Amino acid sequence: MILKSQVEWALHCCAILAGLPDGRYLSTKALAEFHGLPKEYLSKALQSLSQAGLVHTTLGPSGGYRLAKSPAELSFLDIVEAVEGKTRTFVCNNIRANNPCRPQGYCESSPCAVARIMWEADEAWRERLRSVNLAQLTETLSQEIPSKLWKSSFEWVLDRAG
Amino acid sequence: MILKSQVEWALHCCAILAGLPDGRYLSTKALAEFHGLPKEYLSKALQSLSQAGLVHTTLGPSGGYRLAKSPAELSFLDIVEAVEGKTRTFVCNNIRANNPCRPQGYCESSPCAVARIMWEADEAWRERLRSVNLAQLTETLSQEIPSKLWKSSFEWVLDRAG
DNA sequence: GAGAGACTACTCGGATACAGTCTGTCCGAGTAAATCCGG
DNA sequence: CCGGATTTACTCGGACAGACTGTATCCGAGTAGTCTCTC
Repeated sequence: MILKSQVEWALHCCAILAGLPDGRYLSTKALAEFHGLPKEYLSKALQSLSQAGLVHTTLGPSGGYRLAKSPAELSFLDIVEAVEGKTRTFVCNNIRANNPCRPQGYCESSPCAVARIMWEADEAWRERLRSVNLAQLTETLSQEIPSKLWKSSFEWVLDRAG
Repeated sequence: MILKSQVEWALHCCAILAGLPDGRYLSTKALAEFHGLPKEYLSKALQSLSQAGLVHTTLGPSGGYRLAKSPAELSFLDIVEAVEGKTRTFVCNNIRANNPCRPQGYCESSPCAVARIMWEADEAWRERLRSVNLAQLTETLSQEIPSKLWKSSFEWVLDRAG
């Protein structure tokens, strides 16, 4: 059970978009070039973000993507779920129902205890992802990345933002 | 990102094995029949448990599986990791290294901030799974399952335990 | 009746097959800005 | 110089292919009980 690489891509792209000035858009091409990723396939991840309403898009030249909300309003969970889907990581097939000792027509009252525990763990994972937003990520990155690299990257992006 | 169904199977099988008297073994055939699962494929999940050292096995007739430790010493995480592997759910491909502004030979000091956050969430998930053991599951099940069904299932299993 | 050998039922591991998902590429349709052209 | 038509650059979506993983089945090797046969 490993998350798609698209999740990683989407997170990094959102981190870049979070630093974009208001009203500017950044194209798939620029994002792909910046991260060294295949443009065509990266666009799939960005489409997922678009369909989830996390980013806004414009067509035509100087078109591209920008965040649909402020960075503080976008959590890691939003992005992960946009790409990976909202379905729980554990699906219960209710195999207890196959118990040969089970009386005919017996109907379970509550969900399987095994599934409940797995779902609680799933929720703990999601809760952790919900607790981190893009503004916090940007804050952390700005502290970690050498200011020289930080600035030149910003300018690189700005040069290509329509 | 969805866990394999083998995880579900392994958990339910361990729950059954947890109720087995000391020194008795239960075969793959019995476990598969009890849960309505394909015997051959279920054996793959049980093999994973065996390789991880969670269960003990005997060959020959009246052979099969039993837990290698007491139910209280076996956590959900042990079982999930035995089947699903111990690798983290998020893998960092360090795409930040492709940044075109990055100076030649620049070497990152710490792991990517994005990856750190994803790994923390992964750890929260694992921690939750680590906090539940088989004894607790058995306790919950014994309360939820009608005592009639509970007893007849126990006898069904005992009939087939070598 | 006792011991050795054959038999049986089971686990284990490898080989194989199929389906579904992930990764990646390609192309056409639609859109908006930029450019070009005629007046 | 101005307005409309064309071109261009981009997003979007679908179609498609290859690799990998998950699901499932089958079979041979090895093991431990059980049975049988011989002395």
